[in-house]
Amino acid sequence: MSACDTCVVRNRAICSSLDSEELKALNAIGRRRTLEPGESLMWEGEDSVLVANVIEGVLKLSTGTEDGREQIVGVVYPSDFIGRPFGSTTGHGVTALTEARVCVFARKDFDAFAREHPALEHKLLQRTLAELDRTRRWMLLLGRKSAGEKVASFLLDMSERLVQPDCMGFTSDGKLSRFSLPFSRQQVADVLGLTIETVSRQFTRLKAEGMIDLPSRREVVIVDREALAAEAG
Amino acid sequence: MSACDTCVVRNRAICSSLDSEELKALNAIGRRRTLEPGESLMWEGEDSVLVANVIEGVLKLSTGTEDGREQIVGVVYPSDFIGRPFGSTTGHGVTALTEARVCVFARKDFDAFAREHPALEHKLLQRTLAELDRTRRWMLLLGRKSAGEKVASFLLDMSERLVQPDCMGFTSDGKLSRFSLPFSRQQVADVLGLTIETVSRQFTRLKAEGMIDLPSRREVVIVDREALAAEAG
DNA sequence: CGTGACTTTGAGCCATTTCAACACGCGTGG
DNA sequence: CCACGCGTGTTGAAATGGCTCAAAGTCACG
Repeated sequence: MSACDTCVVRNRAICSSLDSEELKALNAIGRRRTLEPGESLMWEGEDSVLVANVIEGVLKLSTGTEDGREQIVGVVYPSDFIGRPFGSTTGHGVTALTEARVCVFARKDFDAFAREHPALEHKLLQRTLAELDRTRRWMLLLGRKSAGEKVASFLLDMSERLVQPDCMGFTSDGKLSRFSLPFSRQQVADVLGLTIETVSRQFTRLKAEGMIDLPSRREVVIVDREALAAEAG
Repeated sequence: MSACDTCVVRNRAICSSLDSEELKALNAIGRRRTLEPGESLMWEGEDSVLVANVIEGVLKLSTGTEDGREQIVGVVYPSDFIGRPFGSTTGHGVTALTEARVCVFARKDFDAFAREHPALEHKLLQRTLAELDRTRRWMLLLGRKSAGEKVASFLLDMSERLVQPDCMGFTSDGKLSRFSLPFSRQQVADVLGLTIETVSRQFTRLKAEGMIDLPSRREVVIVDREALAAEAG
């Protein structure tokens, strides 16, 4: 019995395209790994040596300028795929935000396996297309939205993406009304292209205006989703 | 003899994965179309009914907010692929910036054809991964760069991407030192997340500082590439 | 409890936007 | 052939949103 058989993301990750025989072969070239919060799996500009599936946890994808400014260019959740198959270099760093478990493959092994399994490549293509759509939508936020709109949009996005497949406490349409942010204020700023101070001020303003509540530093309660959506522009 | 046999992007577009028999089949489900500058091929939010290959010309991909702010989320050139295969809706509008020729397919037909031709899907995956990398790099610009850095980065990007496979007048490393922008000032602003006035001021500043020259509204000459690269941050 | 990292709050400043006027180029028609 | 008008781009002055710098507050952890 391979590790895949008990994998919690087995039916959602790209692996779901494989039958048990193929899964066994994939399992043979991969290995599990856990990451502590803040630990990186790959670095920007590095040779693309690894790819992986996220089993558990939240990770950020980030790039930066030489003088230290950082931009988070993506956030990945369980069942998401990370790394750059069929390419020579990694365009962004990958760092765990929470404790995380991933299923890692040497890129070369994965590439070879994928080329022999069109159904796997098809899943990967679907995922990549969806991620590209999502990324492009985020560009509208970065380029054209005000700080208030950015923060409101961010909170709504989080309330949709932090839903665990098996978790309680979300509204009928699958959106959380209360959640714990996997980001520090600085990281929120790095997602939104703002400074930490501006993010903090917007949080307190949204709270003061009754749209959200902030029981603790990382906890967020969406009190008035409609108003927050209006604020998001 | 099918239209594909004389296609100028035949060897660079995703079609290059097909043999002549397959190409004939693909040709049977596609048709050519020309677009005037400003003409749209698809609209944001619309059902995904078409996909296409760009044969000639430059097109923009753009999204906007309800209140009319616009963000250009991508620019496509000859041999690039457009549209959203395997998905129900189009996330962004596609509009010709120059006169353009495209090779259009009904999405359903294309999807079916692609699923039967793994080599084609593989090419599409490679392209999509590369586009995602590029898009993520652009997020750093949108989120973290100043107006001066944005404009300088933009000009350098243009000097690399406007190179025609068969054109003269580029430096040894395949970068143009003189080119004609396919964008109006407003469109440059929409790519960079700035206002038209800020773009104009940065253009004149870069010219005043001797990094570029502007022989006419659309023409750009890169005089000091090194200084421009430093300016790009 | 004390220490250090993270967050909030405040005050002033500056880059970019906003609003407004003007310039340029180009096609049209008198 | 020139005057006119219109779309596009430039320039200026003022307003402002978000940033910078600085200080105080909060929380987790020893």
